[in-house]
Amino acid sequence: MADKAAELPVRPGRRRSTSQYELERVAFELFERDGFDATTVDEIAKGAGIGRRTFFRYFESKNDVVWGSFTEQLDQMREQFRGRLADEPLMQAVRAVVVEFNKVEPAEVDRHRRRMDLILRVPALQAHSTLRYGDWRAVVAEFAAERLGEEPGALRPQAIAHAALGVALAAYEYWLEHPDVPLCDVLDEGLAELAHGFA
Amino acid sequence: MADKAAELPVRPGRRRSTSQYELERVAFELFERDGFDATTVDEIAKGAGIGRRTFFRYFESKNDVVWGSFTEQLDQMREQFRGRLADEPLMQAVRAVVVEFNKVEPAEVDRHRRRMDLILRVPALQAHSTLRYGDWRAVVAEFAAERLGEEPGALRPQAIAHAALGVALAAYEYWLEHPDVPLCDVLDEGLAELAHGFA
DNA sequence: AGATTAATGGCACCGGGTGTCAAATGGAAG
DNA sequence: CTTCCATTTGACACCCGGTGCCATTAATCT
Repeated sequence: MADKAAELPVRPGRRRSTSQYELERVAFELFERDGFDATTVDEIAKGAGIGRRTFFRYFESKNDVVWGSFTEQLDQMREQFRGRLADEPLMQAVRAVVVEFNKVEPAEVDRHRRRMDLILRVPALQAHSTLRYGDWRAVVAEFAAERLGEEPGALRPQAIAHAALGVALAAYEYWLEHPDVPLCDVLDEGLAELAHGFA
Repeated sequence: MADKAAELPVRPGRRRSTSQYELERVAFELFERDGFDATTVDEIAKGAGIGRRTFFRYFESKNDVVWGSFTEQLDQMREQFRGRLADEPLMQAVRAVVVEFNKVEPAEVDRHRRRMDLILRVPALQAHSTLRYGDWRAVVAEFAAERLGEEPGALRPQAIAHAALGVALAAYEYWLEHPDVPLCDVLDEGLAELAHGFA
């Protein structure tokens, strides 16, 4: 997608007048105040001092605003999988990496909770999330496939990825309703159950 | 929702000029010809000889057209769960009921495949499906919760429901790409793996 | 024949999303 | 400084899904 090497490249042409990060900030404030559905793209754009058309050059859709740097985080998760020892049992590795993937700095926990609250509770975002989850699953399936010596599209890798995602979502929902329990603990427990076949 | 007792009630007022089933038929033809996204509600309405406004009295959204009588089928699944023997292991019951739920009459297999192809492959429908899946999971979670003596919202029932759905979706995707393999076999295998913890 | 009950469909409107294009902004070359 | 070029911006028009409103149509009941 974007060039990695150039964060501040000195190149010709008009400078961007804002950033994804700034738009996200403005948008989240409005979402907090009026709710996601009641907030229009026009309002977000106006709040950020840009035109509506320009908003859609920073984000593909209004839904995408809430997802932050998810794609980049997925790359990190892929790295994590690569770093696991080859003799570690498959589901144990999945469990460890998924828990690790969802570790959040204490200072960011609140923001993360609000983000996930939107994603898991607002119907429009629930729906949109499916597409992102697909990317997440692809990472897990890829790892599982390699361990199993199968294709990523085969039944078992796909089933594992789907199941792992499902358990992670259940954990998130539980976490949102029980703010006092650490997310990682819930995730770890759920994935442990999965590895045991819920017996 | 609708009255069960009255299929052809003699009551005052203008008669409905079409049916969900008929609209579904018209819509599927257009979807087949032009694709889901390229087919507009106007075209479906025109094809069925009704007004656009009326279409939205038969279906809440364009997306809903592809789901047929899903809600009613869920009721059947709930019944299936109720009928299981109390001493049957939890995941074995889930496996059996889910497989049974997805049994389709041979004559309907083709239509079912096209339906699922839309749901699983068209991004707009993938997204929308999340909401329906939520209802499906609720049925599974309810059963699991009763067996485990926990609340349906607790972590384990939710995790089981999420995981079972995930595996079922993986099976469906596999089935779509391997038309020669019976869906039930794939489902059964996937759910068996789940019950074993993918060990 | 009314009165009543329901479904219809036209109309205007909202909001997300896109294609197009002229204008604005900045660096680089003369 | 001026010209040229690259890039972003934002206005405008348009499409489409979805909704509120309301007069009209079609049926039954009295």
